[in-house]
Amino acid sequence: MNNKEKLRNAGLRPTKQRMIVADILLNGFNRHFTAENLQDEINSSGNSMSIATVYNCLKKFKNCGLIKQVETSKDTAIFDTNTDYHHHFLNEETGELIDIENEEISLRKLPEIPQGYINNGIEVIIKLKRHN
Amino acid sequence: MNNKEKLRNAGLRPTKQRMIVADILLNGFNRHFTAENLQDEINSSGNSMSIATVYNCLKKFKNCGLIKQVETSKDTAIFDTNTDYHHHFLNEETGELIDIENEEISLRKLPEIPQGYINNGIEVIIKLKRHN
DNA sequence: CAAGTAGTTTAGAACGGTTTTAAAGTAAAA
DNA sequence: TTTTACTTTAAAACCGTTCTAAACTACTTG
Repeated sequence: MNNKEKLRNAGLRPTKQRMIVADILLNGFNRHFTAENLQDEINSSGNSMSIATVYNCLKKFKNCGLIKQVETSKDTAIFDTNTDYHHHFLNEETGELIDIENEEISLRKLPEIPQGYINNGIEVIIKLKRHN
Repeated sequence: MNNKEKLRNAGLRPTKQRMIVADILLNGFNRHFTAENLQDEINSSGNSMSIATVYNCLKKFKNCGLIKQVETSKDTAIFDTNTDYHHHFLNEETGELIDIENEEISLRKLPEIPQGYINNGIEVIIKLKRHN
Protein backbone atom coordinates (compact mmCIF):
# COMPACT_ATOMS: atom_id res chain seq x y z
CA MET A 1 0.00 0.00 0.00
CA ASN A 2 1.45 3.36 -0.97
CA ASN A 3 1.40 6.44 1.22
CA LYS A 4 -1.51 8.05 -0.60
CA GLU A 5 -3.61 4.98 0.14
CA LYS A 6 -2.42 4.89 3.73
CA LEU A 7 -3.60 8.47 4.20
CA ARG A 8 -6.93 7.82 2.54
CA ASN A 9 -7.49 4.69 4.59
CA ALA A 10 -6.83 6.73 7.68
CA GLY A 11 -9.46 9.22 6.54
CA LEU A 12 -6.97 11.96 5.74
CA ARG A 13 -6.79 13.97 2.56
CA PRO A 14 -3.46 13.32 0.90
CA THR A 15 -2.33 16.91 0.68
CA LYS A 16 1.11 17.86 -0.58
CA GLN A 17 2.31 18.50 2.98
CA ARG A 18 0.97 15.25 4.39
CA MET A 19 2.59 13.33 1.58
CA ILE A 20 5.95 14.92 2.36
CA VAL A 21 5.58 13.90 5.99
CA ALA A 22 4.36 10.42 5.08
CA ASP A 23 7.35 9.92 2.79
CA ILE A 24 9.64 10.63 5.72
CA LEU A 25 7.79 8.78 8.46
CA LEU A 26 6.02 5.86 6.82
CA ASN A 27 8.92 4.22 5.06
CA GLY A 28 9.18 1.19 7.31
CA PHE A 29 12.11 2.41 9.38
CA ASN A 30 11.14 3.20 12.94
CA ARG A 31 12.33 6.25 14.76
CA HIS A 32 11.70 8.64 17.63
CA PHE A 33 11.48 12.32 16.79
CA THR A 34 10.17 15.74 17.80
CA ALA A 35 8.20 18.21 15.70
CA GLU A 36 11.34 20.27 15.27
CA ASN A 37 13.40 17.25 14.16
CA LEU A 38 10.83 16.58 11.50
CA GLN A 39 10.71 20.18 10.29
CA ASP A 40 14.50 20.22 10.01
CA GLU A 41 14.42 17.07 7.94
CA ILE A 42 11.73 18.51 5.68
CA ASN A 43 13.76 21.68 5.22
CA SER A 44 16.95 19.82 4.46
CA SER A 45 15.14 17.74 1.84
CA GLY A 46 14.48 20.91 -0.15
CA ASN A 47 10.88 21.31 0.96
CA SER A 48 9.56 23.60 3.63
CA MET A 49 6.63 23.58 5.98
CA SER A 50 5.25 25.89 8.60
CA ILE A 51 5.72 24.63 12.13
CA ALA A 52 1.96 24.90 12.63
CA THR A 53 1.47 22.46 9.77
CA VAL A 54 4.02 20.09 11.20
CA TYR A 55 2.10 20.06 14.48
CA ASN A 56 -1.29 19.76 12.74
CA CYS A 57 -0.01 16.89 10.72
CA LEU A 58 1.50 15.05 13.65
CA LYS A 59 -1.71 15.46 15.61
CA LYS A 60 -3.76 14.01 12.74
CA PHE A 61 -1.32 11.16 12.18
CA LYS A 62 -1.40 10.40 15.87
CA ASN A 63 -5.19 10.43 16.10
CA CYS A 64 -5.36 8.04 13.13
CA GLY A 65 -2.85 5.70 14.70
CA LEU A 66 -0.22 6.22 12.00
CA ILE A 67 2.25 7.26 14.71
CA LYS A 68 2.32 7.27 18.51
CA GLN A 69 3.41 9.73 21.16
CA VAL A 70 5.74 8.38 23.82
CA GLU A 71 5.06 8.89 27.52
CA THR A 72 8.04 10.79 28.89
CA SER A 73 8.29 13.75 31.19
CA LYS A 74 10.56 15.61 28.79
CA ASP A 75 9.58 19.15 27.88
CA THR A 76 9.26 18.33 24.18
CA ALA A 77 6.76 15.88 22.73
CA ILE A 78 8.41 12.76 21.35
CA PHE A 79 6.72 10.82 18.59
CA ASP A 80 7.34 7.27 17.46
CA THR A 81 6.68 5.68 14.09
CA ASN A 82 6.55 2.28 15.74
CA THR A 83 2.84 1.85 16.41
CA ASP A 84 3.13 -1.74 17.56
CA TYR A 85 2.62 -2.48 21.19
CA HIS A 86 6.13 -1.97 22.61
CA HIS A 87 8.20 -0.41 25.34
CA HIS A 88 11.24 1.83 25.88
CA PHE A 89 14.56 2.25 27.51
CA LEU A 90 15.03 5.87 28.52
CA ASN A 91 18.48 7.34 29.02
CA GLU A 92 17.56 10.01 31.53
CA GLU A 93 20.72 12.02 31.00
CA THR A 94 20.35 12.46 27.26
CA GLY A 95 16.63 11.80 26.81
CA GLU A 96 17.43 9.13 24.25
CA LEU A 97 14.83 6.41 23.78
CA ILE A 98 15.46 2.87 22.61
CA ASP A 99 12.68 0.50 21.61
CA ILE A 100 12.03 -2.68 23.52
CA GLU A 101 10.05 -5.18 21.49
CA ASN A 102 6.92 -6.47 23.15
CA GLU A 103 8.24 -10.04 23.28
CA GLU A 104 11.19 -8.93 25.38
CA ILE A 105 9.04 -8.07 28.37
CA SER A 106 6.33 -10.09 29.95
CA LEU A 107 4.17 -9.28 32.91
CA ARG A 108 3.32 -11.98 35.37
CA LYS A 109 0.79 -10.14 37.46
CA LEU A 110 -1.40 -7.14 36.73
CA PRO A 111 -3.38 -4.98 39.13
CA GLU A 112 -7.14 -4.86 39.05
CA ILE A 113 -8.38 -2.19 36.63
CA PRO A 114 -10.44 0.48 38.40
CA GLN A 115 -14.22 0.13 38.11
CA GLY A 116 -15.68 1.65 34.96
CA TYR A 117 -12.43 1.62 33.01
CA ILE A 118 -10.65 -0.66 30.61
CA ASN A 119 -6.97 -1.25 30.07
CA ASN A 120 -6.06 0.87 27.05
CA GLY A 121 -2.40 -0.07 26.74
CA ILE A 122 0.57 -0.71 28.98
CA GLU A 123 3.84 1.14 28.58
CA VAL A 124 6.95 0.06 30.39
CA ILE A 125 9.84 2.50 30.72
CA ILE A 126 13.18 1.20 31.90
CA LYS A 127 15.32 4.12 32.95
CA LEU A 128 19.00 3.76 32.24
CA LYS A 129 22.00 5.19 33.99
CA ARG A 130 25.53 4.97 32.69
CA HIS A 131 27.48 2.24 34.44
CA ASN A 132 30.86 3.31 35.80
CA MET B 1 12.68 12.57 62.02
CA ASN B 2 11.25 16.05 61.66
CA ASN B 3 11.23 18.04 58.46
CA LYS B 4 14.18 20.20 59.42
CA GLU B 5 16.27 17.09 59.86
CA LYS B 6 14.97 15.61 56.62
CA LEU B 7 16.10 18.72 54.77
CA ARG B 8 19.49 18.76 56.43
CA ASN B 9 20.01 15.07 55.77
CA ALA B 10 19.24 15.75 52.14
CA GLY B 11 21.88 18.47 52.14
CA LEU B 12 19.38 21.32 51.87
CA ARG B 13 19.30 24.42 54.02
CA PRO B 14 16.05 24.48 55.92
CA THR B 15 14.88 27.88 54.76
CA LYS B 16 11.47 29.25 55.67
CA GLN B 17 10.15 28.47 52.18
CA ARG B 18 11.48 24.91 52.09
CA MET B 19 9.96 24.25 55.51
CA ILE B 20 6.56 25.41 54.26
CA VAL B 21 6.83 23.07 51.30
CA ALA B 22 8.10 20.21 53.45
CA ASP B 23 5.19 20.66 55.85
CA ILE B 24 2.79 20.19 52.96
CA LEU B 25 4.56 17.41 51.09
CA LEU B 26 6.39 15.34 53.66
CA ASN B 27 3.55 14.54 56.01
CA GLY B 28 3.24 10.87 55.09
CA PHE B 29 0.22 11.22 52.81
CA ASN B 30 1.05 10.56 49.20
CA ARG B 31 -0.19 12.67 46.36
CA HIS B 32 0.37 13.77 42.78
CA PHE B 33 0.61 17.48 42.13
CA THR B 34 1.85 20.23 39.83
CA ALA B 35 3.89 23.31 40.76
CA GLU B 36 0.74 25.39 40.44
CA ASN B 37 -1.27 23.04 42.70
CA LEU B 38 1.39 23.45 45.34
CA GLN B 39 1.51 27.23 45.07
CA ASP B 40 -2.28 27.40 45.43
CA GLU B 41 -2.10 25.29 48.54
CA ILE B 42 0.64 27.47 49.99
CA ASN B 43 -1.40 30.58 49.26
CA SER B 44 -4.56 29.17 50.80
CA SER B 45 -2.65 28.25 53.95
CA GLY B 46 -1.94 31.93 54.55
CA ASN B 47 1.62 31.86 53.24
CA SER B 48 2.83 32.94 49.84
CA MET B 49 5.69 32.01 47.61
CA SER B 50 6.97 33.12 44.25
CA ILE B 51 6.39 30.59 41.49
CA ALA B 52 10.15 30.63 40.81
CA THR B 53 10.76 29.50 44.38
CA VAL B 54 8.18 26.76 44.05
CA TYR B 55 10.01 25.46 40.99
CA ASN B 56 13.45 25.85 42.60
CA CYS B 57 12.24 23.99 45.63
CA LEU B 58 10.65 21.15 43.67
CA LYS B 59 13.80 20.74 41.62
CA LYS B 60 15.94 20.53 44.76
CA PHE B 61 13.54 18.12 46.45
CA LYS B 62 13.51 15.97 43.35
CA ASN B 63 17.29 15.90 43.02
CA CYS B 64 17.55 14.85 46.67
CA GLY B 65 15.01 12.10 46.21
CA LEU B 66 12.47 13.64 48.57
CA ILE B 67 9.92 13.57 45.75
CA LYS B 68 9.73 12.08 42.26
CA GLN B 69 8.57 13.33 38.90
CA VAL B 70 6.17 11.07 37.04
CA GLU B 71 6.80 10.07 33.42
CA THR B 72 3.82 11.36 31.44
CA SER B 73 3.60 13.22 28.20
CA LYS B 74 1.33 15.88 29.70
CA ASP B 75 2.32 19.51 29.17
CA THR B 76 2.63 20.16 32.91
CA ALA B 77 5.16 18.44 35.14
CA ILE B 78 3.55 16.10 37.66
CA PHE B 79 5.31 15.37 40.92
CA ASP B 80 4.73 12.54 43.35
CA THR B 81 5.48 12.37 47.06
CA ASN B 82 5.55 8.60 46.84
CA THR B 83 9.25 7.91 46.31
CA ASP B 84 8.91 4.15 46.66
CA TYR B 85 9.29 2.02 43.61
CA HIS B 86 5.76 2.02 42.16
CA HIS B 87 3.64 2.41 39.04
CA HIS B 88 0.62 4.31 37.70
CA PHE B 89 -2.71 4.11 36.05
CA LEU B 90 -3.14 7.06 33.70
CA ASN B 91 -6.57 8.27 32.66
CA GLU B 92 -5.64 9.73 29.32
CA GLU B 93 -8.77 11.84 29.02
CA THR B 94 -8.36 13.69 32.30
CA GLY B 95 -4.65 13.21 32.96
CA GLU B 96 -5.47 11.76 36.37
CA LEU B 97 -2.90 9.40 37.87
CA ILE B 98 -3.55 6.61 40.33
CA ASP B 99 -0.77 4.79 42.16
CA ILE B 100 -0.19 1.10 41.66
CA GLU B 101 1.79 -0.42 44.48
CA ASN B 102 4.88 -2.30 43.47
CA GLU B 103 3.50 -5.62 44.73
CA GLU B 104 0.56 -5.40 42.37
CA ILE B 105 2.68 -5.80 39.28
CA SER B 106 5.35 -8.34 38.61
CA LEU B 107 7.49 -8.76 35.58
CA ARG B 108 8.29 -12.25 34.35
CA LYS B 109 10.86 -11.36 31.74
CA LEU B 110 13.10 -8.36 31.27
CA PRO B 111 15.11 -7.34 28.23
CA GLU B 112 18.87 -7.25 28.29
CA ILE B 113 20.15 -3.86 29.48
CA PRO B 114 22.25 -2.13 26.82
CA GLN B 115 26.03 -2.39 27.26
CA GLY B 116 27.50 0.22 29.57
CA TYR B 117 24.25 1.02 31.36
CA ILE B 118 22.43 -0.14 34.44
CA ASN B 119 18.73 -0.41 35.14
CA ASN B 120 17.85 2.74 37.06
CA GLY B 121 14.18 2.02 37.68
CA ILE B 122 11.21 0.60 35.85
CA GLU B 123 7.97 2.50 35.48
CA VAL B 124 4.84 0.85 34.23
CA ILE B 125 2.00 3.02 32.98
CA ILE B 126 -1.37 1.41 32.40
CA LYS B 127 -3.48 3.71 30.29
CA LEU B 128 -7.16 3.71 31.10
CA LYS B 129 -10.16 4.39 28.92
CA ARG B 130 -13.69 4.75 30.23
CA HIS B 131 -15.66 1.59 29.71
CA ASN B 132 -19.06 2.07 28.06
C1' DC C 1 -15.59 20.91 -16.55
C1' DA C 2 -17.19 24.78 -13.48
C1' DA C 3 -18.71 26.32 -9.28
C1' DG C 4 -19.31 25.57 -4.64
C1' DT C 5 -17.80 23.98 -0.11
C1' DA C 6 -15.37 21.86 3.22
C1' DG C 7 -10.98 21.02 4.73
C1' DT C 8 -5.93 22.64 4.92
C1' DT C 9 -1.93 25.61 5.18
C1' DT C 10 0.33 29.60 6.74
C1' DA C 11 2.68 33.59 9.19
C1' DG C 12 2.41 35.63 13.02
C1' DA C 13 0.38 36.40 17.42
C1' DA C 14 -0.86 34.40 21.61
C1' DC C 15 -0.48 31.14 25.25
C1' DG C 16 1.21 28.64 29.30
C1' DG C 17 4.55 26.27 31.81
C1' DT C 18 9.22 26.85 33.16
C1' DT C 19 13.74 29.15 33.61
C1' DT C 20 16.67 33.14 33.89
C1' DT C 21 18.10 37.56 35.64
C1' DA C 22 19.88 40.47 38.87
C1' DA C 23 19.10 42.57 43.07
C1' DA C 24 17.77 42.06 47.87
C1' DG C 25 17.60 38.93 51.64
C1' DT C 26 19.06 35.08 54.80
C1' DA C 27 21.61 31.07 56.79
C1' DA C 28 25.81 29.30 58.01
C1' DA C 29 30.87 29.72 58.56
C1' DA C 30 34.84 32.09 60.05
C1' DT D 1 30.43 40.20 63.69
C1' DT D 2 31.78 40.02 59.43
C1' DT D 3 32.00 37.50 55.55
C1' DT D 4 30.60 34.23 52.27
C1' DA D 5 27.71 31.32 49.93
C1' DC D 6 23.20 30.27 49.12
C1' DT D 7 18.24 31.54 48.51
C1' DT D 8 14.22 34.19 47.29
C1' DT D 9 11.83 37.26 44.39
C1' DA D 10 9.33 39.96 40.64
C1' DA D 11 9.71 40.53 36.27
C1' DA D 12 11.38 39.42 31.93
C1' DA D 13 12.67 35.98 28.86
C1' DC D 14 12.19 31.57 26.84
C1' DC D 15 10.39 27.87 24.19
C1' DG D 16 7.29 24.38 22.72
C1' DT D 17 2.70 24.41 21.22
C1' DT D 18 -1.85 26.24 19.81
C1' DC D 19 -4.80 29.77 17.88
C1' DT D 20 -6.33 33.14 14.42
C1' DA D 21 -7.97 34.49 10.29
C1' DA D 22 -6.93 34.91 5.62
C1' DA D 23 -5.32 32.56 1.49
C1' DC D 24 -5.31 28.26 -0.69
C1' DT D 25 -6.47 23.48 -2.34
C1' DA D 26 -8.79 19.00 -2.66
C1' DC D 27 -12.93 17.12 -3.38
C1' DT D 28 -18.07 17.11 -4.52
C1' DT D 29 -21.90 18.16 -7.10
C1' DG D 30 -24.30 19.67 -11.04
